Amino acid sequence: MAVTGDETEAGSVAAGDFPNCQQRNPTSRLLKTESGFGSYGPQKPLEDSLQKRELRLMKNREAARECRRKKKEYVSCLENRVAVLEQQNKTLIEELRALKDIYGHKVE
DNA sequence: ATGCGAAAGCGTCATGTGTT
DNA sequence: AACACATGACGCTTTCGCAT
Repeated sequence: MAVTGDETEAGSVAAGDFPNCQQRNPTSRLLKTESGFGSYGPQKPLEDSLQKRELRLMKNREAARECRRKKKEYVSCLENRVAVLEQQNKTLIEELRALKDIYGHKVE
């Protein structure tokens, strides 16, 4: 199959075609803090929220890896199935041809 | 050996969905 | 409603195959 692995993630579709897919500011991700505290807020909650963020990122990193692994497995399973079915199809066509050779003239 | 384009892989963000 | 998890989309990096 031409479909291999993460091809859906190639980003081949212009973001403008999908209104819900807004352009993100590439620098903004580093500035997000998740807590309501600005630079004058208490130190402890800020550290907590940073820890929370790190934990969340770590978990999501793992989840993304697992998700991609499962997707690859699924696609390769489909590819195997296609190969098997194509082979079966060839065999059946051959079988049909042989039967026609034997009985075909009697039918027609 | 090296430069280049395509494909694959990765981390992150946004969002949908199921669970408590 | 709040939370956790799964996954699509995006941008960036790495790897691979090929032409020069």
